Amino acid sequence: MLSMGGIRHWKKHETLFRAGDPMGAFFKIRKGIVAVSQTLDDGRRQITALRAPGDCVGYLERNGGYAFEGEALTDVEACAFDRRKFDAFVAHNPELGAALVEALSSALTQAGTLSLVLGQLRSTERVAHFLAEISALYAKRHVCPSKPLALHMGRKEIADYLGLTIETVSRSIGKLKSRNIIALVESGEVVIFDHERLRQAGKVTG
Amino acid sequence: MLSMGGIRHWKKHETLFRAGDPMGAFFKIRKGIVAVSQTLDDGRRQITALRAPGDCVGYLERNGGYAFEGEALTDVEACAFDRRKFDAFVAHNPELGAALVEALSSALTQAGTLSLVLGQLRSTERVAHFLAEISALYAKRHVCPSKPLALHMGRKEIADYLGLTIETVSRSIGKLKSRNIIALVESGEVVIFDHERLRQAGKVTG
DNA sequence: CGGGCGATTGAAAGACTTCAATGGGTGTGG
DNA sequence: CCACACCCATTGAAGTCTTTCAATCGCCCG
Repeated sequence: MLSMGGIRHWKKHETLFRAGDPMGAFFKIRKGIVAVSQTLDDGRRQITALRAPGDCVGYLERNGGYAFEGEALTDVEACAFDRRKFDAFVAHNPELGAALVEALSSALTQAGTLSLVLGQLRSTERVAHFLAEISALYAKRHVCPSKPLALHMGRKEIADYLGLTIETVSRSIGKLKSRNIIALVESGEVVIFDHERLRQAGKVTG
Repeated sequence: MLSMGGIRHWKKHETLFRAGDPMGAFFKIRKGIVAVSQTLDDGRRQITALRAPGDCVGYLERNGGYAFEGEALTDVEACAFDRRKFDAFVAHNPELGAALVEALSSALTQAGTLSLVLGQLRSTERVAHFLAEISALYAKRHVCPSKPLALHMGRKEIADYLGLTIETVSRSIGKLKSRNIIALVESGEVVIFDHERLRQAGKVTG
């Protein structure tokens, strides 16, 4: 359908694009998880979104460069599109434009929810929200439908997403564990005993 | 140009649309400031965006209803567009679709920045960021180009935007004042002495 | 002048972070 | 095969920041 896309691969922890770099291609993810983030001079980092297969990353522009950074949380396979050619192509394909609007709208709604999480929830609520969100995301996108949920993220990455420290994330997980909502199995996998209570604890809105 | 839009007016603190209400029209602001927000059962509220003349609000949908709430922070004049008719119209006007994509992209970039503010900045940094942002926004949109900057927001609204309490906002403003970066004049107006230091303090990225 | 609302300030409590130490798992080399 | 180093997660204790609770102040308005 779109001849302008070339498939590319990245290993875990590799960078798809860096904030500020001149805008070239954007990417539609086929396999794996990508973290979109922004980092301050002093090293503080905020992951602003998690993207899964079917999502696009690297589309947002600021001063002619990428507005954010994209990092592979797992091995990633994605289709690269030249931004300029794509824009021209969209101009002649209203339905593609509609899909783009739809994707951006969805992303913006998610971003609003993340603001609510970061601005209003306490640490354990944030972690519960995160687990419920990840669970729903992986289920919807058929990412590794393993019963023990594989997070594909270390504590530092969870912390950078939730605006907490690794220690606080660890303690919050402990609290959810002691409330018998979840359990940990080896190597960063989680079992969710009670999805309903997890959503409640994370203040997840319909 | 667009015959489907009708002009409407709201007074300060009135609601343009409520989260969950069945999606009807969305609004293009002509005058005034609108806060887009989300509220939890227990009353905690997060303002996820501030919108000024030229911006659209009430576009995002969730389960057939508005995804967020829109509240007038000042008296507001806006043009209402029926969402369904608009969508149909866009399908035949690629340039309008492009403008929509542009608006959504800009909003998404702003949302990412808000996440950074909420997740990583300390209280005084957040308040500094807010003041710098408001100053730039009002300047760009020619909202009341008064030299003492009129915030058009009470402490509670600032607090709900920054994920803080009114007391912390007040104390943070005090700190910026004592550092001679800003000064307060009567009735909620602010004078910015040093824009550069304010942006630094707020970790505002180009 | 009194009432009411929003903003400020103070003091104490609470939440999260920071610093430090421990534990567990993995991988490599002897 | 075991020892050891390394990385990540967990746990503890102290410190910092923000919130909470309470009181005061200032301003606008009746």
